[in-house]
Amino acid sequence: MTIFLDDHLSIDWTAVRFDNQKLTLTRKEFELLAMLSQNEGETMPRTVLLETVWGYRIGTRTRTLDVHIRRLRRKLGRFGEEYIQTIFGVGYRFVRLRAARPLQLSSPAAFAIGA
Amino acid sequence: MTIFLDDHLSIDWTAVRFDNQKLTLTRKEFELLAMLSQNEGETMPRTVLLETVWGYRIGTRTRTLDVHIRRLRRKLGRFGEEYIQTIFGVGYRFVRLRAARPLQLSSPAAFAIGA
DNA sequence: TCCAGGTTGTAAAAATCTTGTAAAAGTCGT
DNA sequence: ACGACTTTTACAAGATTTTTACAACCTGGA
Repeated sequence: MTIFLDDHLSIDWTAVRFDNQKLTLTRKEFELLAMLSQNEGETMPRTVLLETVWGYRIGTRTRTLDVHIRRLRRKLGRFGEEYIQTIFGVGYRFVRLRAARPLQLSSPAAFAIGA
Repeated sequence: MTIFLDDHLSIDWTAVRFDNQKLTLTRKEFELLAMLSQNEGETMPRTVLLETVWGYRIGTRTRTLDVHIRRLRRKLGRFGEEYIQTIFGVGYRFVRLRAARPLQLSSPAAFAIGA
């Protein structure tokens, strides 16, 4: 994932809004959540997440993805488990609950997330 | 940031007013604070600050930015840490506390004279 | 159904990376 | 050379990320 910065604009991980509340995310947490929410409704295989967010190759033995998922779920609040579902043996899937817009990445100029 | 000096004008960094008190800043401190306060509310990446204030290119290994931030914070007084926030892994962000106007740089002459 | 073997959850430790800080060293103008 | 300012150095403190170790949990086949 690439993040483009304008000379006078900057990303502030601290300022992500989610479901009407501010989320204080770390960089990796942000990238992971972005990855998931941008593919809302789709199951993202562990291999893909590890590849895109961490650059890990298939076969790498690590539990860091699980740990990050856990921290994200906690930060998402009471419905963390529902927002980020576990697809056993495959990966994770982000779903929108109610009418909440998952991640407000709004102004394109502020920061563009490249696939 | 570039500061233009007229032959007949001398800038007196001593005369910067901040939050109802006079600040005695050095040139670099002033430029850094100006940079930050002019982008109030935005996170200014270290790379940008180092580029604009120091002319350093990305990758330069230096701690001079941190040192200047520290001195600024001290001079800003009791709330230095709150005025200049650290955005971990990115840079710094200046925020206005209460109704205080951070730095009056508006009209070019405004800060030229120590009055 | 129940078990075995792989998969995921989790807390806590360890490792890594970033920022804070004091003090020394270097620079520049007068 | 002196004084004021700036930068570097070297380490401390802090934040984030990864690993470890084990518990809990699926799921397919006996």
